[in-house]
Amino acid sequence: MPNASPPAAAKPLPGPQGQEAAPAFSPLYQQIKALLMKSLQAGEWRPGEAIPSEMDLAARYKVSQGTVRKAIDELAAENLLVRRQGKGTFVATHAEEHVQYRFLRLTPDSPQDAGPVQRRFLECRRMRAPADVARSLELKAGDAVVMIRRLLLFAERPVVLDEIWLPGQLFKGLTAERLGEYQGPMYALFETEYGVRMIRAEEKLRALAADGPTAELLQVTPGTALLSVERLSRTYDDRPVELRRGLYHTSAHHYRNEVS
Amino acid sequence: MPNASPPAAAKPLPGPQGQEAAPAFSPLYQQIKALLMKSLQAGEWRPGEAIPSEMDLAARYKVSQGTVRKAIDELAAENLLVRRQGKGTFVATHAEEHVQYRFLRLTPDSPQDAGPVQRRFLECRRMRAPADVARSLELKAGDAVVMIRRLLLFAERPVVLDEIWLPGQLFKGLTAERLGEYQGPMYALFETEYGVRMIRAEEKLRALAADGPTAELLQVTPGTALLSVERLSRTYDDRPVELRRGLYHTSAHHYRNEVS
DNA sequence: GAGTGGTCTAGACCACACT
DNA sequence: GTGTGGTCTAGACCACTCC
Repeated sequence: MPNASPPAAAKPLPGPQGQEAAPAFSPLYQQIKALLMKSLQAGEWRPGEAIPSEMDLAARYKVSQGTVRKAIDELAAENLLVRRQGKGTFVATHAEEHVQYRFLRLTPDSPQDAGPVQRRFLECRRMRAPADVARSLELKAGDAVVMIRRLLLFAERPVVLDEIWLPGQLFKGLTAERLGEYQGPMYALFETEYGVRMIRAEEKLRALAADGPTAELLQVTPGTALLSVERLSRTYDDRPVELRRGLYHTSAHHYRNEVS
Repeated sequence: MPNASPPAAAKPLPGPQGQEAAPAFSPLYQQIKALLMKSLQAGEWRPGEAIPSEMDLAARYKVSQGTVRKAIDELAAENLLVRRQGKGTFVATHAEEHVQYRFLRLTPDSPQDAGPVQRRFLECRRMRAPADVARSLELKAGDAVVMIRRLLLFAERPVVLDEIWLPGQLFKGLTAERLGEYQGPMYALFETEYGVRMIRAEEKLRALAADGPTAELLQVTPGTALLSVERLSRTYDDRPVELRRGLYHTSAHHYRNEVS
């Protein structure tokens, strides 16, 4: 459907000159991308669902299909959307087979050692945020948080000890029981039950020596070198929503990474 | 230089039906991308130089500018090319300020501790490849390799001990002296002096305890937990061209990573 | 066959860099 | 101003999926 002045309406400050040094020019497709992101954040389309077709979106925003396409391309590149030729474009979800362990980069040294991962929850309780946790999660010191401790076992052997901190505000009814019942990745639980979707994360890795209690849980001798992985996960709007501190026993597994 | 029948010749089996179940369809822009990659590999344009403009390339390959653009877009996304609006598209190089330490992901815990990195070469000699090194570099056991040992210092303190293995075939005149003379990143030296360009790398991270000699070099007590980073770097055609084993002292620095 | 994403084209205009 | 990459459009056709 043609329209009177589509580029004009959307265009960024073409008339009066910017009052600042930075004219803040933004391409149309970036504006469309921002609108799509807002809809995602608002839950207009839920994880796993299809978003409207490119043609529909083009009509809705009064731009050409190519412009919508470029916006979607970027969102797909950021893993927020998934395109499927012939079917549609879908909101990415953590509840899918082939993306199950997108965030867990630990791999067995010998591929044939790959096996199902077992989880064992050690603790789950609500408490006031310690100062460092509050700072990372951008909460006020003393705000409510949920703390979870968990063991990951590969081939019956404990390999990862995780300590997970979540803003209490966002995870009201989260209990050890609900964690235990749920099958599938934790991030899928967060997304379906609490509407909190982890989008991206920053990790800080270092090596440190196992202390006594940790050594016992991971079945290593105290002082064993462990890989420490501190992850801060964020949602759509870049708010931090999870702090995860993991200790990995890397005698038969390693953390894989690609750099380019 | 134009050629007789590029699109026709390049087009994917439009006439006769494929004889197999998989028709091996390949979009035009992927074929253009492959041609560009071949030119890069052949050194038709050297690192830092501009490649022909999109219009020129479109004329050369007898396709539209948009098709060339999409091919270049992908190469730019893979960090093989760098686009600069108003100037042209350039072959990526390791010899640039803002990409200096693209492959070194170690960061000081406190940003204000950021400072110049010093290098100290401990050893550089040619030898026969040990079995494990040969396997990683896809050489025959006993082939010539260059082995380099090097210390990296942040703020005068040793933080990284690297052991670097290179195929002797590719690095004929490489000596400790030339390494010491050269200013700038090692990968820039490799690319300008030996025509070997590292494109991407896989890393395996783990934690382990410092042995005696290592501890002395890194000025830690033996047994200190160190971050082990084993990196295998590859060139354009995915051939491995460097094996690097690093030990990082992570008491005041960490390895940063983003996951999405 | 209808609908979806994927490719390709051609042309217009904009933003940026150099000269 | 000229040339480069960057954006936007409109239309045609292809490949894939489902009915």
